[in-house]
Amino acid sequence: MTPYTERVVEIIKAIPRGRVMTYGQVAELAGSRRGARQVAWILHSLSEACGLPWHRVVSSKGCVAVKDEEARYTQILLLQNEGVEVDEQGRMDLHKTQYFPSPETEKRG
DNA sequence: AAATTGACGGGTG
DNA sequence: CCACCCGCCAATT
Repeated sequence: MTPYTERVVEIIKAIPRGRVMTYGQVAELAGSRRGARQVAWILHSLSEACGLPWHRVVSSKGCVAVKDEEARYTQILLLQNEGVEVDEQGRMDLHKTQYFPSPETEKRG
């Protein structure tokens, strides 16, 4: 587990229920503005993802990005259970659901 | 060190 | 709105 990965994990863990963040947003807060794909790679790689609200991370287009149909539906259901309006294609309104953490919040952890 | 992987982002037609 | 392409960067092999 590298420091960068730990940053990403901490940021994702700080996403409140019923809200989402984009990969790019997480990457930027973790210190890499163009590191959206790295965040995706980390989420894919992390088997310890159990315990992480990984389902609260979506693409910038406002849709679920997971490829595996099973995991994809799981993410959609988890979000719906938190009150997020997601359609069958995994699309939602980022204007309603996107979470913008306070600078102090991410600093303290 | 080079190639590969990956759940991205933004622009274009 | 949708399909497609290219650039981006870290971890893994």
